[in-house]
Amino acid sequence: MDLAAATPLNDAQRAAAGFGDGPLLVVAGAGTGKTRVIEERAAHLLERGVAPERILLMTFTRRAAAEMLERTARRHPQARRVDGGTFHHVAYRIVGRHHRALGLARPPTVIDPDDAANAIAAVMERLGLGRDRRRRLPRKQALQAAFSRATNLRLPLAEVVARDLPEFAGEVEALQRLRRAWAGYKLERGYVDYDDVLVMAAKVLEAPEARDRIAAAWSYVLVDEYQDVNAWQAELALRLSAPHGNLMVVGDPRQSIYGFRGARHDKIVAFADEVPGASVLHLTDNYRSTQAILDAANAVMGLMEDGGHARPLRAAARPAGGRPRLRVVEDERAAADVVADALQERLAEPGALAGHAVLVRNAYQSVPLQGELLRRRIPFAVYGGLRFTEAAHVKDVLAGLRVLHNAFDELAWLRLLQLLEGVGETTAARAFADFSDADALAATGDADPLARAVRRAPLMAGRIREGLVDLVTALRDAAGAVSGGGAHSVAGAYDRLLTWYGPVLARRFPGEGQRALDLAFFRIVVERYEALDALLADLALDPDATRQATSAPGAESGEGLRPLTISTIHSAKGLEWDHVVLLGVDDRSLPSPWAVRRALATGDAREIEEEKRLLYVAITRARQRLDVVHALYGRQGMQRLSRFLDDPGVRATLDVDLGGGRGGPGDGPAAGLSPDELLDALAGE
DNA sequence: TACATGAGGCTTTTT
DNA sequence: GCCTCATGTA
Repeated sequence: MDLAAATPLNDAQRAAAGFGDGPLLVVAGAGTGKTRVIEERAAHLLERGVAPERILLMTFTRRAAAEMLERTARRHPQARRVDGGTFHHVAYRIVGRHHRALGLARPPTVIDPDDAANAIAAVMERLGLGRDRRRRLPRKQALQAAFSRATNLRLPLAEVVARDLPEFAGEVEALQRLRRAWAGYKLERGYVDYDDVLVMAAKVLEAPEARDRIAAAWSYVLVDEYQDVNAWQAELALRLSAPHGNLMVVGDPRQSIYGFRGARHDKIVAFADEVPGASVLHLTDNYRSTQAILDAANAVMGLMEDGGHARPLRAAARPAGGRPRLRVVEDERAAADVVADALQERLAEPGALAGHAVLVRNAYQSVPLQGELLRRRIPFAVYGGLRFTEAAHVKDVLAGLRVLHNAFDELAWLRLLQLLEGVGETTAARAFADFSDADALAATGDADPLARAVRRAPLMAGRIREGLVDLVTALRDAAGAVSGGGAHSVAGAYDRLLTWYGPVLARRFPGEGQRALDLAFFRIVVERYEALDALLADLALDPDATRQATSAPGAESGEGLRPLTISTIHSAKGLEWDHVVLLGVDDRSLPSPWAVRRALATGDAREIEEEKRLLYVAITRARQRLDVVHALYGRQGMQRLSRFLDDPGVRATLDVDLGGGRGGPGDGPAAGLSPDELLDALAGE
């Protein structure tokens, strides 16, 4: 970012930023400053006197939107008031505000895929689909994923099942029934999952009059990362800009890496055809990386099916630089050591650590490195993979907060009740049915299920009474703290819930101290909120606000060092570092076995293409230096280097180091392997 | 009947 | 780590 800010705009960028009104597509390769073009465009509009609230900026992560606005605000303080956020946030705002048009009594509660899967399991049970031994249905997450895919791709469920769950093709009818019942379950209880948010927003915007009324709030719509929109998101952007046509979308089809969740990278290709009067601009000058890094990226681009037509990236600002280095080491431990050694050497330089990122295909591939960094007290922050708020213990406490927010939140209640000793699914369901029984509530005048639970708990059958009383007492106290209002009310409620949860935690996860520390850490997040609904909405729609930050900054070698970044390649999209290390680029990870299997089985190589793009994204994150560290042995034995890196054209852009240096401290069976053997391994024998 | 517990299987990527 | 399934227990 620093560099981009220092470089004057080139002609193409200036043309894009200052482009007149009307639909505009900017096709911008990696590192060509496309984000900067959007910032510039926003600044331009503000200079023309457009009110900031009338500009709508949509991206995929809130962090990206916030950073863009923050940088723009340095030139134009008003930029902070530009409206924007993720597609899901914008969609949820529309749904929340217009819930009555959808026949909903109140703004819905957002549930995450994990809750959605649990709800599906509950509905399955209710339909009697779970009990039948003869008919086996997919597991709940697989069901949730299939339903979600069908929605995002706008495909009939049968097609998704045929493709993703072929062994259940005979059960399509039951699955359709289940999907319908599940939709009913959500509507009844006022839940929406991530997909529903987009679908409902589209529904609200369907009628032209309503659409124009809602869209009138903005005069300009700016969209980043357009290559990753799915059909619903593209529609959202188009509908919100329909009245004025001032829609600017920016993206790079070669960085489309979210096909698995319905991204349609053909949408960006088709934009000019689908949107009447759209102009198209191309950016190819790269301001981020050295030419040596771009050579590798271009070589990977050459592997793509349409690679021949692509314009190669040119370094417009950096010197040639050194070639990316491919380093082969014995195993994952050795890889972790090599990376940690290199980082340790730079600890003394202020800020150097934060200029590094380690990128992986799968979140678990960074685990050995995390262990080594912890041991050496090198601070790091992890992005991607299991998010903090998805950990079981965090969800437990959050369930408590959710009940305070909405005492009718069945999923939250069930989760809490099942934490009690002697309470399983059945008892929990019965208890909630009792607490939330509408007739009983009306008869006794209890305001909500919590009030009724407080009265009922002491009367329950012996075995679970004690635990139940503890729980509802804690909830009641916490509810009292919240209703008291004030700066610390949410944190106060959280503390009360933690007091209750402590013993539960000890019983549920014996001997795991980290989880208690997590919850203490999480309080820092909670403290920032004065209102419970804001906290819960943020957590539901934007879990990355609380991504796990590990390796306590208090570690004494740390001294407030800004941490190294460890990230999945997906989560690294749009970001850049001086020095990037790619870990785990073996042929069983990139391309992923799923993509390979599908290509072999059906001849459909689209997912393989996406894996190439993923590697392209990873390489182009680096400004000055790129290292690839390949371990010869992984958890599944010997592993070849990724076929993409092994391609002669790509290999030629790399410096190959077969582990002549350190292989890892002391434990060097690497020394037992001859260079020839290593070569054979590299070439896949 | 409902819950607890342990073995075994599987695990991509994310809003 | 997480889910499912089978088996033992109140």
